[in-house]
Amino acid sequence: MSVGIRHDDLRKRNRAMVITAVRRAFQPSRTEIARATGLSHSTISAISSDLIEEGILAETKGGEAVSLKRGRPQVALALKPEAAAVVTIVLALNFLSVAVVDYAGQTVTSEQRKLSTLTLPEEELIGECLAMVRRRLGEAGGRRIMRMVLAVQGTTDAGRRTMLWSPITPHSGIAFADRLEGAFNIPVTVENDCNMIAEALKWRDPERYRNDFIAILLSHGIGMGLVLKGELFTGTQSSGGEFGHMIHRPDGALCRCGRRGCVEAYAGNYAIWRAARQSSEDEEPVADISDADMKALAATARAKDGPEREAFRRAGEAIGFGLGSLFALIDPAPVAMVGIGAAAFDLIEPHLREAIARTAGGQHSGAISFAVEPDEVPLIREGCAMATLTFIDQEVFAAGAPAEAPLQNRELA
Amino acid sequence: MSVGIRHDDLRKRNRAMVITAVRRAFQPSRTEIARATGLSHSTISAISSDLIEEGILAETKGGEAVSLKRGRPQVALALKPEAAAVVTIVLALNFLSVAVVDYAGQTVTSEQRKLSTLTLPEEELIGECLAMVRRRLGEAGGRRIMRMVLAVQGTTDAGRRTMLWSPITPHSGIAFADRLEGAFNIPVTVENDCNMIAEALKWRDPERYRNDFIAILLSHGIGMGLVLKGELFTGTQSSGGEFGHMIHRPDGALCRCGRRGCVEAYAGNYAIWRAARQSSEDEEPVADISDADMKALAATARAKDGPEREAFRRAGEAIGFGLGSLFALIDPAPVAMVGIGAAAFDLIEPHLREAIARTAGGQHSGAISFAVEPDEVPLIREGCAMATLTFIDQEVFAAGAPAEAPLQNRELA
DNA sequence: CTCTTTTTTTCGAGCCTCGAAAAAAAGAAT
DNA sequence: ATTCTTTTTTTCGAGGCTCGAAAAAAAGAG
Repeated sequence: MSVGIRHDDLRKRNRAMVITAVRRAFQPSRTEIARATGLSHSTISAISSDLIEEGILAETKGGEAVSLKRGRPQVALALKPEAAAVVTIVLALNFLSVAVVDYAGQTVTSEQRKLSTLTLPEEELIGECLAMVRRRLGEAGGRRIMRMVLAVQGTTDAGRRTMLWSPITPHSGIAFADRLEGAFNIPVTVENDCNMIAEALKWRDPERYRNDFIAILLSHGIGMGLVLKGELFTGTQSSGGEFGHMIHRPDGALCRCGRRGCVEAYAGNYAIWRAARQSSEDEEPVADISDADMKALAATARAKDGPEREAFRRAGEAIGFGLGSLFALIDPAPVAMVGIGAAAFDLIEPHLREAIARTAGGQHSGAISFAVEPDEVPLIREGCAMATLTFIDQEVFAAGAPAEAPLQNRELA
Repeated sequence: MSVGIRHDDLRKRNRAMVITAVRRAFQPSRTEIARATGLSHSTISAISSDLIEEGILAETKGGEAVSLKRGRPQVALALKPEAAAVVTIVLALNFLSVAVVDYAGQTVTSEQRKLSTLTLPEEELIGECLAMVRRRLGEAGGRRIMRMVLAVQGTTDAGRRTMLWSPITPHSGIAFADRLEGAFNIPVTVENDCNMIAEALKWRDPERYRNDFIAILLSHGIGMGLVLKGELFTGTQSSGGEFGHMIHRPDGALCRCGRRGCVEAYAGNYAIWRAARQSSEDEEPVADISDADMKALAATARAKDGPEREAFRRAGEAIGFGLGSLFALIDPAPVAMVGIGAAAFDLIEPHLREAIARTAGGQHSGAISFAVEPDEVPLIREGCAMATLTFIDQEVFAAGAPAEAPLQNRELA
């Protein structure tokens, strides 16, 4: 049973609400915070003056929009950028990107480059990450780095400390959190890339992506981030949500995971590629297909009715039946299609909708809306930053830890 | 955003914790409650004396186990049976059952009988329910009925007031909550039967069914109750969790829902029956198959290797692939197989395990454990009672409503 | 009958939130 | 320029809540 509530928990929660309200709204006044949280003006006044004194919030002075109303003008509150900073590390297929983001969500410094994740030995892969983080910390201008987050395709453990398996490298069970913490003495979490995409969508378009929605990453493999009742949905023992490995056709096409008939074995880039070349479904998936090749394939499919178009049809069908099964479990919800595969969503969508309509989950399949966002890396980075910053909001600053930088971290810069 | 926490919410929550602790433990003392909740002895003392004064808890006096320790003996606290009562209504295929259960969970009076749900007009079906409830209320001895709950196969709306669709009747969209409230002026919820089974399992065997588990009902159709992170998992717009209508084979066997290839179209009683008779997969499902017929089918399948055994094999395969897809989303968890179909689980299990092993979710398929519970009705009734009683714990009594019966309800008896 | 042990209650201290009132800071009116 | 109005923010006392310490209660042990 969860533990009883104490008096200080109450303060902690209400501090968290105030911080959250400031992060969500654009520079709200105390009055607006009171309205958003339902707490009294006196409480908001007390909490926000604490938070300002602790260096977590700041009043934004200076010439913003002149108020047109009578009365004492509202004083806008904002997150103090210097209160904290986080490091985001996005590790994708043949690609690494590191950024330092301040407490207000602005990128301080960033770096990204290609590297051959499929062939790199484990230690070198870790070394590349450490090196890029070290370089960016050097450019972070003495900011107080409070947490790091590494996002990667594949599954992580439930504690979000270890990459259990990922398609981007042959090595499994890499304890990224331990290694990064060992090197920099800053707490680290390891996250699934699609979960971070979902997190980012909540901030990018809170109207559309509010309580229940699905982000599907169409790239070499198929990933999913799922938000239900406003909460990121994860597995009980892992990052979970392996939509790409739901079974589309028992004993069907060979999947990259070694099993047969997964959705991904029909809808992943390699599967579309394989089908377009009219290869056997038993053929081993190829390791990587360039974005240019996939775009060329889509162009061909649009131009003429041949095996390329059929390949996209099958991909749409697989995703559609997969979504149908998913919707049977959770009811339909808005979907965002992310990644290079989304650039060919025009080829996929009709077949996807047709398949959904043949499932129990697709009872109102016409009403299900799909949005398309081909570029996933910025979303992953944004999701990492927001997930970690809100963690700091809730768990560090709400608990009353002051924003003053401890000495050793100042030195580190 | 959720609303801020006030002072009185704090008391409400801690009252709820105390009531919950008493319901979970067997007659705990105040000291044990303090340990379980993490609250101080003084707080527990204050809260429990309030609850006793309000007639919600009672000290159990009299000759229980004589303490062998020195010191002041612990005073056991128990739920006061008279504090409240609930009515549970279980409506299943050709079967209706009503019970009155007191606040401590003991059945006060119950009644059950066969009725022909498939052919009964809507008003008569509702009328039968009302009549049986009225009879049981007459036997309830003036108890203070605070809520009613009706469990039924099929889907309900998210507000749990209306049966959207059910296989037990051709009528859809029956507003059971409105009708029962109209007749008895007592708040009503409508629940999915499998969700109630899952709720019951939590109380029957909290060791095994703790945070994450799955209850699968194998009967004419296939239902599921899913508990994740200790919470009943429901759809975003309906009762959700329609495991039986996940797609096993696209465009496969004809399902009772009118679509094709659902898990249920291979594993429901009607599907096993159809396959055993070597009928076409396109044949319309039969309406009902008696338990005796299903048992005879299982006996034949055990005796010789023929179409009957093959039918169960296919059922196992369908459930296995379905679970594999489900486990891809949520990670594996303990499973309880409930209902008449579970009586033939020996015929199903090997094929089920074999299928799971061929999916991504079945990475440790040998470790997934199945329990079998052929008789579902007592579980549903128990789940209804516990779900409703804990609702009263949390939402009515924790909020400070006294257990004194209002006059009109006293009159009603 | 007194001592020891354990449970439960009592009591004052320290927080927290709230409503009301006061203070602050502007535009509008004179 | 000065005095209303209006709106936002802060201040202040009241009322609740939980907690720790101490007291009271209720048994067995000696």
